[in-house]
Amino acid sequence: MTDADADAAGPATVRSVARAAGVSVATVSRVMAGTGVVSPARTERVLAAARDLGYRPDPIARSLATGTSRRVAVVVPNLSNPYFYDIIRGIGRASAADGYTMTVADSMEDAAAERALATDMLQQADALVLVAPRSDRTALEVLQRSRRPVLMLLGPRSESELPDLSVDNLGGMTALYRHLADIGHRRVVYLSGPPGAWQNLRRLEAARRAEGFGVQVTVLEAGGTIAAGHDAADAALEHGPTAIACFNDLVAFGVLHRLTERGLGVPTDISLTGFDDIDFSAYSSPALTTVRTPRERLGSEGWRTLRRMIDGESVDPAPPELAAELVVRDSTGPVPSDAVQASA
Amino acid sequence: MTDADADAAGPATVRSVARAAGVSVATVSRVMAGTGVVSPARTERVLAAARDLGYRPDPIARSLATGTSRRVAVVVPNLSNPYFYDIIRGIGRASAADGYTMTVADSMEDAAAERALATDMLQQADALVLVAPRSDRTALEVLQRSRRPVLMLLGPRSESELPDLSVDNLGGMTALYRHLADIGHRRVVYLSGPPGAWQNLRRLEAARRAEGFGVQVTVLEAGGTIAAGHDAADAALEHGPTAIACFNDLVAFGVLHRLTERGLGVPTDISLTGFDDIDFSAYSSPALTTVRTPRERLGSEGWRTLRRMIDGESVDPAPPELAAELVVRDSTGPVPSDAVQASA
DNA sequence: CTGTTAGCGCGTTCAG
DNA sequence: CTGAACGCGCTAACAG
Repeated sequence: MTDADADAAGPATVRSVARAAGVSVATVSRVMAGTGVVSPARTERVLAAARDLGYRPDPIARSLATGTSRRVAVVVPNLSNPYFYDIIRGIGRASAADGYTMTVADSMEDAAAERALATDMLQQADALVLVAPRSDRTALEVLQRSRRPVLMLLGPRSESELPDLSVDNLGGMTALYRHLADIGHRRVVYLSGPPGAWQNLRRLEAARRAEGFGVQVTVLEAGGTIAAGHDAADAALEHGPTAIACFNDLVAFGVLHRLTERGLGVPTDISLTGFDDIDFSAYSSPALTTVRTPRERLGSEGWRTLRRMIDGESVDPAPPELAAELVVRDSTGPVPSDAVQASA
Repeated sequence: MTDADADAAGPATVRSVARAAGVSVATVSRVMAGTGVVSPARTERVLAAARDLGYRPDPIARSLATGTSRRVAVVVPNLSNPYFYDIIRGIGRASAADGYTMTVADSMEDAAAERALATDMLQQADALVLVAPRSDRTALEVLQRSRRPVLMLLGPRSESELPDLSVDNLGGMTALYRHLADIGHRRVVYLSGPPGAWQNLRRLEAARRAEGFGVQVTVLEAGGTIAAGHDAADAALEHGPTAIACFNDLVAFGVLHRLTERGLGVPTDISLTGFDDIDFSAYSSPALTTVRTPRERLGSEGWRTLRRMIDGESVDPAPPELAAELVVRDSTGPVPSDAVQASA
């Protein structure tokens, strides 16, 4: 009768609950896990004892015993971009609804770190989501041989056998160029994304298409952050473009900042476009013309397919790309009549 | 001699490595964990075998054996606010440097969910960070009784015994009101934050101080998101303020949007302030006058004190608040001469 | 339906 | 220094 276990020596265990309820540990396990069948009477006794002792099954021990953790690991290249956060949120909420816990790690745009994190975390989770991987094909192939499900979001698609959910980068970027062409632009600079970003490849392809309808695209290296955009703006200007297209909205903000510093008006002197349509793009000055892609949905949909993989069902390794939608706002406008901004 | 374990039956274990190296499992454990002393020769043999077999100690099993997971859990109220993820990034990077893994969960502004998540995650981590808790005192006290270290960031401070690192909300908000007073404002509406946000309490206190220097502050409920700001703007206007002060930058963006919709100019018709100085606040139109607080540093500093708690050292439960700095940009200006915007 | 028992993979005494 | 043996807390056969 000595319920000394109550709060005396550490947390309650299956054993202490079993003793208190006068049943075996197996019965306690069965009741708590909802597995197997236990008589109503005993079920009640166990539940009562568990409640009294404040018992909660230890997930670690459970993991060791079952070999599953009900945890999903997520690796993102950059925790500073709201775009990725929306995706994470999507995964987090969808997986939480299924009783899964999410672990997030930031590879800081470093392919090597990404690879290390991926293997590390995969060891402690049932599955892994690689968001916008920066790793090359071979590194990705290693992951593919893991026993555990791995899903990529915004990855290389056909470049790998890993299931990869993505958005229509090519279509979105092409729409942007066409919009630019429609309002008279012929010379545009494209500020390309961080090294290793597979997204960038598809967006780059759009440049060739653009030439098809008369838009000359000069590609310059930039990156994926506000700072990168700010730093690349001057170089972009030297090519005398009438519009600057950016890898993403963050870069566009950086460019916008630099342009303003130099006293250039957008879109009066030069037009500017982003990509992603993060929340803030509607509030910048001017509001950004960009391409909207379903962020949170990418996460939740991703979780759903990952869930199927966990459950051993087969999934399409290259599901249809999610649609990208052109959003025209105020940062793009007709070409100014005196449009010859030669190198400063 | 049958090294069938190589890649045949699942991952290598201490046992398979021990066999391959011709030593006992204890020796393998000692070498891998870097604990105890093992002869150089054997150490080498073990390392070689481990490499050959691609052995990596199972963190789950290790956790069960040691009772520690080298994992830190983080609960935030809202994964949509860049402010919070800057903090998360700070925690993530600092803890990763110490070999810890971070698990993040979003309570979605729900105090009950927050409490559940906190206890859940604390069970699978060595320590917990509660960012901007929405729970009340009593719920917080429960957590305090946990055997594991719990740290609050932006919490109630003196209201609880839990260590709580915060920023100088009172000082920051007061500086904002004083700036407004300096440029002639006398009637301002304060759009207060989400229910349960302790931060809000201190910011509210500043209103009383503001009255000390002639600024009349009307408090209205809003929330912590862009949408909340957008929805509260009309009500705010009905009080005929010459300036609207917002709980945070997100709310300010929402208000800004609504103001623009109604054709009101900022700051020509009305002034607007935020709080937090998230990255985007410098890029809005107009750029936001706000208060900057050290976000990532809050996270990294928080991790450092949590780390001390994990190591059993004692920490100051109420460390000095981190400084908040007034950032005057373009959303605040002198009161227009015809400043009598009576209820629409 | 229920209890007993043998692991899950590792750390850790405790003798040698 | 090294190895054998036990235990972390739980689940999963396997008998009853």
